[in-house]
Formats: sequence, C-alpha cells, structure tokens
Amino acid sequence: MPNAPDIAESEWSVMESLWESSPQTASEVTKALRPTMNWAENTVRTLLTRLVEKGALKTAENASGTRTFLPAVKREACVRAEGESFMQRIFGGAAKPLLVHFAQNSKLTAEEVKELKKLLDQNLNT
Amino acid sequence: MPNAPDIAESEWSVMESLWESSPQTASEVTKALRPTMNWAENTVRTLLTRLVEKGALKTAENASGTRTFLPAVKREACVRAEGESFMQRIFGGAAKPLLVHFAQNSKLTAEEVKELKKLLDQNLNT
DNA sequence: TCACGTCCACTACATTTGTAGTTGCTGTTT
DNA sequence: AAACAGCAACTACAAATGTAGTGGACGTGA
Repeated sequence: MPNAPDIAESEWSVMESLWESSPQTASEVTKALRPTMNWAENTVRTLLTRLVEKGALKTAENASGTRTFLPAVKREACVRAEGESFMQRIFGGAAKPLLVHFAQNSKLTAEEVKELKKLLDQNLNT
Repeated sequence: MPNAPDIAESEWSVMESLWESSPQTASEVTKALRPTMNWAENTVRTLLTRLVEKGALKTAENASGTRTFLPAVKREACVRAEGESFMQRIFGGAAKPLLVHFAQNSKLTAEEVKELKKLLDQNLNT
C-alpha cells in the first residue's frame, strides 16, 4: 500500500481538479479541465479509470445514481512523493542543492523572500 | 532546437556519469554505473544511443578508434529544464510554493539555512 | 415506442521507457 | 587458421502514457 501511487503528468491534472472539488462525475471533470486541456471526455474517463486502479481515486454515486470520483490520497502526500522523487533524480536526494537551485533561478518579491527566510528559520526549531 | 532535450530517469544516470567525466566509451560508462545500477552493457548502449538521437550526447573516437560519448548539453541547462517542468506540473509554475514545500519538508543544518538565506537576499539584488 | 443523449465498460494504437538479446565484423591469442 | 573477446548495429518486448473510438444499457422527450 504505497501511500502515494505514481501519478503521471496527464493524470495529475485530473487529480488537481478533484482535489480542488470533489466528488465530481466524469463529465464534470471533463468540463472543469476543458479550458486548459482540451480533452475528449473519453480521455478523461480513461485517466479516471487508471487513477482508480492505481488507488489514487475512489468512486461513489451521486443522487442521480451517476458515478462520481473523489481523491483517495491526499494532495500533500502526493506532492511530497513527487518532490522526493524529483529531488532524488536530479539532486541526488539532497535538499540543499535543490533549494539553492530554485532560490537562484526564480524571481521572487521582497515579500516572498521574507516569508521564505522565516520558514527556513522555523525549519531549525523542530 | 529545444536546448534541453527530454531526459528520462534511467538516461539521467548515464548523463550524470558523462557530465562528471567525459568522453567515455560505452563500457567505461557501464563500469562507472555498475555499483549503482547493475545494468547489462547493452542496456547502457541503448541508453547512450537514445541520448545521441535526442541530441543530449555527441560522439567521438578515442585513440584506439573506439567510439566515445560526451555531453552535447550542459547539465545546468537540463537541470533548469527539469526543474521548470517539475515546478509547472506540481506547483502550477510558481516558485514560492515550491520553495515553501521544500523548506518545510527538509531537514537542514544551521549552516545550510544560513547559506540559503544569503542566497535569497542576493536574489533580490539582481 | 423510437430516436437520442448519457454513462459505462472495452478496445485501440502509437510513443516512450526500461531492460536486454542477437548478429556480424574485427583484431588478438594460442 | 581457429576461436574468442570487444564493439557496433539491430531487434525484442512488456509496461506505462497520451489520446481516443466503439458498442451496449438506460432513461427521456416527442
């Protein structure tokens, strides 16, 4: 029972939609994603099915007896898993170089910098 | 001419080996990776071939006329590309939430925190 | 009741990835 | 010269991904 199944890129959009609002039926998800990904409804259905198989989603029924989907795993857990794997792959598993990289390659506002520095400090007091 | 081709996970190990030291022949790379990935030499050759096709590697010959491989793209460029794509996929392209995530989910030493705070400051003076 | 729109369960099919195996050429070793 | 070892070029093949299409069951409006 890997707490966070492996979620592919297309699938991730579907998950986002359901993390944001659930339960949703297949066609609701399709409509929700329409502006961004212009997918055929069957495409979304396939992704939904795969995500259920992977254990990332659960299903239920709504009032009208139509199947609905909802997350079976928390977004935060998946983000952590993806982050771990990315950090592993690109930075050999080390957090510092990763943070260095993004600290250098991003344009941040003074506000954001302040916030991040605060977080870093809190990081120490655990 | 995408400056940084898409490099898969297994391929990434091969690239790392060549970024660290190049040129190398196929069997040299295989030996270099042997401790970590226990791959058959043909596996490594396949990856090398694919990377050449993708334009991530170039080839040359060594003194004994054997083919050697060397990076055609800089590691930093690939890291940036992978980072961008990861940030896009998981954090909707926003650097701050990404940094927040890793700042919170990593155990850092006081030293590292200090360094990172410094980098964040520099980030502002550009 | 018949046509029509929904929903669902299957099937489809090209690419990419992970991981090799097979064959043939060539130089080196008894 | 026969045999073997290293290298290159192909071929193999299953799983995962991206992106649908088909066909059947079911309820609804004309």
